[in-house]
Amino acid sequence: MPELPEVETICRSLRPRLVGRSIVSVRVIRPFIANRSPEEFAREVAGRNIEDLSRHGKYLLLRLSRARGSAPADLIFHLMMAGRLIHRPPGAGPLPEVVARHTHLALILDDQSELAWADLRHFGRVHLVVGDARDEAPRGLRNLGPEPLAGDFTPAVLAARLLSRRAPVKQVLLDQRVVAGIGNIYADETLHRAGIHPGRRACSLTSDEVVALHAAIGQTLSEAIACRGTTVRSYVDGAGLPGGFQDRLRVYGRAGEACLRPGCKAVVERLRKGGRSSHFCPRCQREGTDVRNSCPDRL
DNA sequence: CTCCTTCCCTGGGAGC
DNA sequence: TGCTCCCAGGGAAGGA
Repeated sequence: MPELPEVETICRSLRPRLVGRSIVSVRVIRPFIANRSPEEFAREVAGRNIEDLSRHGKYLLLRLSRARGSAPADLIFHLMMAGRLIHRPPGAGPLPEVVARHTHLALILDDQSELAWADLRHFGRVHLVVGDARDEAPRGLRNLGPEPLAGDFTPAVLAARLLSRRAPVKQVLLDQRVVAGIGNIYADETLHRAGIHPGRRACSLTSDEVVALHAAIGQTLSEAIACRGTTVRSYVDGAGLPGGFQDRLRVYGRAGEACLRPGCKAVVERLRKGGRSSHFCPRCQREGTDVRNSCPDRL
């Protein structure tokens, strides 16, 4: 499912195909637009040029030019778990039937190509923000935490955001206000690489553990981007190509299999809580004792 | 403010 | 073959 590396890969694959093109027409097939009626949306988007694409956490933004006296606008996608953004050149073959059936929006471009947004689970929403109407942007985007691959994301920044929270570190990593872009797969993978049990209270981490986690986040996300993302179920990039990082996962989806750390033969376990599962190695990621897992009285 | 629960939705796989 | 059951899970909302 699209987390930071997957959305980054989609963004990079779409950028050369979309930037500079103009949107000739808009087909709203299902009204999954958060803040416009289908008619208003089509009217406000058609005729604009696509000036840039950018990723913010798991959000993908299309920067659109001004049109007919209206201010520039941002088209904001959140693909959730099963969303796809697929660019199809003119004459491209048909989409897989199940994808075609769940296509919600299509933008027709001036070279007769098409950008299709499909979401097999109907969880995703699109927002249109015209001008600087920031309150129209999704709440999650407005409250987004620091980008984990940016230069100013230091171990100290991570520490400040973890040490004020008593919840399990896995749950805190998934909080997009703490760090942007990490989802279930990369939370499990970074905690394994850092040797931290997912159930440890965030505020109980030592400074060495925070440094190890910070390094693991940077390394795991960078490597996943280099592999063009993780395809475990349905993820494909903007050209329809699957990723390659699924072959390098060390714990996610590997419950019952041997830990891959050299010399460790322990069996990967799966912990379920509130409908969400965590995968970890009980030997590389020891559960804290009561003392180790304790936090200061005042945070 | 944090933390916890519930809900949203459909495809795909397991089991019978 | 066809049915039921269960699982995947990010974010919004609401209550403690």
